[in-house]
Amino acid sequence: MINLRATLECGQVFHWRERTDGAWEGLIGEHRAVVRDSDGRLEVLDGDKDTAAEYFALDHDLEEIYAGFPRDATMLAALDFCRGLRIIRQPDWECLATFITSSMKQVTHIRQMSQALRARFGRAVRGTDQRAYPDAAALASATEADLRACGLGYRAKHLLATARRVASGQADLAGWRRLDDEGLREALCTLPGVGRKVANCVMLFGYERLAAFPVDTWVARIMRNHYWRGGRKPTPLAIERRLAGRFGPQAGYAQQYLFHHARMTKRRERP
DNA sequence: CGCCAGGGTCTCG
DNA sequence: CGAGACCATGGC
Repeated sequence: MINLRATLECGQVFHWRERTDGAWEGLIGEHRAVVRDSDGRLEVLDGDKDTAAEYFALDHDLEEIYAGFPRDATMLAALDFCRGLRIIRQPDWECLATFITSSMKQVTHIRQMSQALRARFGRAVRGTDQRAYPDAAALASATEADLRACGLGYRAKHLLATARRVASGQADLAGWRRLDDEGLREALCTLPGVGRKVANCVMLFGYERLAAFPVDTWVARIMRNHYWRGGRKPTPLAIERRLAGRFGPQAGYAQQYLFHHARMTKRRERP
């Protein structure tokens, strides 16, 4: 089972587009893919089926994951809204670079910056006008002005510095897969432009660390409105520890459902 | 026009 | 450790 729209529009990935016939066209790494949601089944219209099944994490047992969710009203409403949303397996560098550019940006802006970087620095892919996300070497050889021209603003410096570390091998993203969650977070946080929130996003979306719990402004608001009794406004770290502890080993899934539901139903409730 | 957006970094108590 | 200033950009 999969809810393809929710999966592709929930703010974990930014380069898929819906065609007029309802299918979704995008790239998995450097490979073109066209997929469709036919009654909750993933239908692969173009591209390798196994690659798509891996990317969309069809092996995640959603019912087991849902069974681990707390059964409060907020979580149940999010589950009802997002059922079938899957945390996908993104290429690590693509995920890291994208979320370095995400700070203080809306989802639509992240999509714009990502598209600009692909158009300017990405490799062409056969059979589509979409371009692959530029690898670390391609961005490492750019100038800060080049990146600013893609709308990155002050994030250009961070992305450039991190691209150089990855391209030089000083940061070994593939090797870091052997680290445990704490070690991986610590390693990611050594990179320019990566703090705890971005690190958690990269862990969740790029390293399949389903316990990672990113706390952004939306999640903080949900926390204040629904999960925090008394006291003063908690720090992001306090929120993460409280909710990640409550939601258990697959807290990242719960977080993404809460995030997407809140964002899609905004303006109904505010502090 | 003012506010806010999937924040990070640096400085100062 | 915790709070505040600063950083760019675009949509509403």
